[in-house]
Amino acid sequence: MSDKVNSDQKFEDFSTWYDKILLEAHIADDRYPVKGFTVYTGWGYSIAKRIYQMLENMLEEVDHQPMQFPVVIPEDAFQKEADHIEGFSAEVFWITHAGDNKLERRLLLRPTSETAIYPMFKLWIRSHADLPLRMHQTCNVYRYETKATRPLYRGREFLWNEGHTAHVDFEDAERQVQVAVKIYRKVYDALGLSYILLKRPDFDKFAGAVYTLAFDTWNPDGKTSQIGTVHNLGENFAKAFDVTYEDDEGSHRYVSNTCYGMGFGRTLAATIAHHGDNNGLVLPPLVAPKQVVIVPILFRGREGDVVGYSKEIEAKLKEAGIRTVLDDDDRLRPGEKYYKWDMYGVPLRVEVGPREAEARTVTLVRRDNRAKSKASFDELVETIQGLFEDLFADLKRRSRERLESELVDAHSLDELKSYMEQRKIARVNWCGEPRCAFELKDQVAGEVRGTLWDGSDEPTGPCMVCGDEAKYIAYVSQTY
RNA sequence: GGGGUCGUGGUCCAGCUUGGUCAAGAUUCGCGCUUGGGGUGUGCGAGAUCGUGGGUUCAAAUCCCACCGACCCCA
Repeated sequence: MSDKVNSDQKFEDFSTWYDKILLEAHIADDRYPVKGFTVYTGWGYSIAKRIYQMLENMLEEVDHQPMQFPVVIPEDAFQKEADHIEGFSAEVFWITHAGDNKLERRLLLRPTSETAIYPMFKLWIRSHADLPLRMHQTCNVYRYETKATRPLYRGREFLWNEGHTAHVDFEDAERQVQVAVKIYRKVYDALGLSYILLKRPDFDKFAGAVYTLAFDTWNPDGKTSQIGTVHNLGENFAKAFDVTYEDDEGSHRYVSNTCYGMGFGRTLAATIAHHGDNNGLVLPPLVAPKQVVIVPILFRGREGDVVGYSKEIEAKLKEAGIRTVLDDDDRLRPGEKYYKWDMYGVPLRVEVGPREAEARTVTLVRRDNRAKSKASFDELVETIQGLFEDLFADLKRRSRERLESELVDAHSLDELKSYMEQRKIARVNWCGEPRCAFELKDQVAGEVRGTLWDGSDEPTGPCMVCGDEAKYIAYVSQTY
């Protein structure tokens, strides 16, 4: 079976390709008249919704309560944790007026919800029996980005899910970090997305965290994109918000917190960017709003047979729980429908013409490589499910191969500079000192994104910048 | 943060240098006929005060300024 996937346009001119897909596949419309604010349109939001529902279900399976916190945070709550203020204050949207009146207490639109949530955690948590406390919410957050905004990649409003937990001690919070990482992996894996899981350098961690883990993924234009983060906050916020509990010996202790966020815009963008090709989207069956499109091939005089048989197929597939659309619009020719549903990324096409109607078979065409096969009516469901699996495995494999081809080892600053110009993701020996990371950023068009979280990397020489002993392999790339 | 390119029907785009029936074409949309296994052909019709606001001029899509927005490169 051919593995020819025609996706050169996406690699040669990503911007043009991407803008076109967003509009034509009804993913998002960026023409909303405020910079950095994007409308999710029908097909795109349907996909995003499937992604966040998958995450929500997984979180709730491991005892996260769904909640919805208010979008506004009072200034005094926001200002309790010093590092947090420093990290976010430059990009906060303020509400200063209501009607004609100036507010005595300014409110801000959440850039993230820690400072909205902890005052409530303080009320809810009394004893160790109240712990661990785990909640999550899917919501929009607001950050006045100063860098160039880009639909789904960087908006001033963006849709995400954030999880927040409180624990009796740091060790229990550590266990929660593991749980969160595992769930996030499951979501990205289910989308066929390859990624690297990095521990961010201290200078780039979440404002107020003890440490930050980040899922970075590749993009056709060579920039890496952060699609999710997991933070261990230790007692930093508990101290700032005075969130304490009484332990089983009667003494009062601070809780330890974790939080994690997955941006759905970027996750959707990665799904589009990893799998899409010159004809449009290619969706993993799991999140495709429609998994199969049936295209009847109508010839004058034979419509009856073909339409009737198509409806039988539609009923059978729907019965089997396969999301199916029968495109029996007689104003469009089959070829036009192929292009249309290709753009939408529907994983499988079922072609039904007079030949198939007569023989009670179908012709199946995979979206990703256009491979054709036949199946009889009776074995239809099993065949389709098998093709879903094959297609998904191939999407996943191609995404991984691309990531691997992006990864290179750089042994000198000159070599690194050259790799950054080629938009690669480079591994370099690093002593761990921030000043070397900053120096590196000054020298080349890329920055240190972190070190592999699972610690499987071993330095292979001295620090690329200062020449001292290296403690880590750092990953360096251009970023979104 | 610095530099650059750009903004014309829903979409893509010509026109701008050399202001003056030029708002052209394609696509899309509506109606009809035709066609029908990868964008069929055709007829008629619809759709743009040329991003917004000022300025120059007898006259501005075209020249000038500001703002809004998009994209690219660099830090």
